[in-house]
Amino acid sequence: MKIGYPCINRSVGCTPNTTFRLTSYSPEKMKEKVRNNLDCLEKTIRFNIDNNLLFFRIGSPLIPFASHPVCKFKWQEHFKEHFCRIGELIKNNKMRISMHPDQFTLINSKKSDIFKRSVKELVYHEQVLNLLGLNKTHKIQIHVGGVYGEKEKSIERFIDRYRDLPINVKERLVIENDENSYSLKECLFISNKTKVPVLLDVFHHSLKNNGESIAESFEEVKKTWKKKDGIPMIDYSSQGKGKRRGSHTEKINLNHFKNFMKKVEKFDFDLMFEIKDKEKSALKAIKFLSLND
DNA sequence: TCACGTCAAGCAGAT
DNA sequence: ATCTGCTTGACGTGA
Repeated sequence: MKIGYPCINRSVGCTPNTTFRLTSYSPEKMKEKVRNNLDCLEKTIRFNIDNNLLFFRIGSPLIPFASHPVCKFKWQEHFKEHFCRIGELIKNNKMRISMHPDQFTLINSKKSDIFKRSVKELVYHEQVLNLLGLNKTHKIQIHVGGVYGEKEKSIERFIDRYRDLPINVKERLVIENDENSYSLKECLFISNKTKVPVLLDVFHHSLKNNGESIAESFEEVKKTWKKKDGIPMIDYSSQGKGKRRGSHTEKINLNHFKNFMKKVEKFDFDLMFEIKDKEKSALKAIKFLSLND
């Protein structure tokens, strides 16, 4: 099992997500920001390796406006070596990477131009993983999308659209249950039709489910990850104390985590801590697990 | 140097 | 009708 956290490390003193306003776009600015982001990504990856944090999510702003028409800069060519170097670090240390395009990426949108932009965005994410030289166990996770007041039709549209995606995207794509639209059960239905692996978000699942236990859910999800996909990726968080229902906790709740681990100890999976203090909670989890071997 | 309004993109649920 | 959350941050103008 690999433990990790998403997008940002709060200890390394830099961010791999610097960006700029569309109005101030220039190829020079683009180059400057991408270089900064890649430098910081490398620093973050090194921190992760040193601390045995072997699962990491690369944030979408790594290449700002990568899928936007304004971007004519050939970042793929220009930073080829840099990607290569970071990729070697990742591979040599057997790290695993995920990416999570943001909420605007909608495969099942009713509007075809939103779908087209979404494909571009997915292609961008796929290019990053490809330039790093990573195999197909490194994934891109998205939610199913909108409901538009007609869930069955929206699911059918997802399935149809999925079938037409570029093969490179398809090989990387996994779908994740969310807390208000598409539950695990619906993701599994879609997976059954398309063979897309399902990434279980245990916090979302606790908020929207069909009565399945965590162990039952793991059992079902496991079947959707084939050998080429690697072991299942799981997103973990818990309810923030005194905060709105569905709001992520600031720091790991070790009691909740202990309880969770007890229920899934017989499964093999990689675990992403979607917790606000990022690497701190992931490190606490690693410490906790090593003490309880 | 800092505060704070705003930032490419969409949807759902809460207020 | 408008705001907030989503992986939530970071930019950049004005003081």
